[in-house]
Amino acid sequence: MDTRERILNSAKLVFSQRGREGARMQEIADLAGVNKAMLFYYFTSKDKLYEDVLRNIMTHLFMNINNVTTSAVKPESKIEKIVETYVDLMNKNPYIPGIIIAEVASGADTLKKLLAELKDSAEFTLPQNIKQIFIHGKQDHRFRGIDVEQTILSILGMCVIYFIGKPLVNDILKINGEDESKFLRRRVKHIIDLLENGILIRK
Amino acid sequence: MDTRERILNSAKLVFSQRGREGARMQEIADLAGVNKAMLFYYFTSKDKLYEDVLRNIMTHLFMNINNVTTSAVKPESKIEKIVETYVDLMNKNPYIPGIIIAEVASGADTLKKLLAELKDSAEFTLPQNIKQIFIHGKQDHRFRGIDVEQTILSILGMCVIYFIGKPLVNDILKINGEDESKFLRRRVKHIIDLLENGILIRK
DNA sequence: AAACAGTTTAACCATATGGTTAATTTTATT
DNA sequence: AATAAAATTAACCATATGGTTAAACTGTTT
Repeated sequence: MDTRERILNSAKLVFSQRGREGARMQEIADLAGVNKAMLFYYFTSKDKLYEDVLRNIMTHLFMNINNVTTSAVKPESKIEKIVETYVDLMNKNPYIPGIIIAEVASGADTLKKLLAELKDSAEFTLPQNIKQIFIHGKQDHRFRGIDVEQTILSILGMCVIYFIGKPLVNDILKINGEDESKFLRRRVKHIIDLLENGILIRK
Repeated sequence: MDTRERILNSAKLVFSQRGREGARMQEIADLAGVNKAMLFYYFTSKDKLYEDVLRNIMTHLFMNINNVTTSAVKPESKIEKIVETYVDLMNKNPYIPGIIIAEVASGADTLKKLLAELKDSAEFTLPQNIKQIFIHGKQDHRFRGIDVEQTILSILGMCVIYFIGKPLVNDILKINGEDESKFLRRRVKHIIDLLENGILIRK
């Protein structure tokens, strides 16, 4: 792996654990096994590095979920697939929630800037695509007359909460490494169950 | 209001917006309208101040929600009341989610320490109390055979997600000050609806 | 092999920040 | 009023940290 990429990966981790300000350039450099000056050589400043990390994450995130929404199956399955993909993505990239959450907590200025950039690009149809799933589901009389935006927010909340609270949840529920994948499978199943029995019309 | 209290309140705000490390003692002092040395006079160090802020928040939080769980009504109403109380609490104390989330994202060490303290105290029956609501609901054949822990996690996620994502959600959904309370009422209604039509046995 | 651009390093630098202190003002006590 | 204790202030201090720089190293082109 080349230097630039190693820095970016280390930065993801350190930013997610220490926060934007708590992160130390030296720690990122050490983790990447690189001289500190290299961070500035490739990324100019801490702020720019942070911005690049965020851009990298968001692009990754959008790409993954958009794949799902464009596959042609019935709305329930799409929603199920979104939940699965989302949880799986967080699980495989544990730094994602930390960074995004810290960013949003501090006003999300950088993220807003980024989204404004992406808005014009072709990829950025994600929110609309997800909305469409629900609208179609309602038209086809598969979903109840639920509030689409609220429901999306709820799904997001249910998917994300474990990863946000991970250290604490694991501490309280006593989940150790080996059990985690099992726990996550149970979590996905539960979210889908709770969700569907809430939004599906029963005949 | 006395100096100590003013510092604590300012600290809540600044910690929530800037994060534990991003927060500057000078900014807290300025916001409180107090000489910086007073922070050290009353709280010894930044770490101790942070710990006190966290303790203050957690106690506040537990007290409020425990009140609900001990009132004697049917389980559905209790859950409804918890959602309402929770959302209301976050709304009235907007610094709460920010601090807790940043704390948990960074490993939650301080919070774990605090919870261990509280564990021995009389107040700390909250998780058990909430669990009991669901267990009773299931025994009374009002609730389906849902996974209690997963459901609690889901409720938490749905309640908290708006406040976590607030700057972004407001930006995307274009909610301005006046509409917020209306939005939150809709949010509470939606959470309860989604939840109950998921967990209630239909006859 | 000389020249050149790209990459990496160690040693620095300026500054912001958590924290201290000694002196001063305010409040409570007798 | 005198005295002691608590509260407050301005001026400092030590250090950590983001950022710079000049020199050295590496690989490629001619």
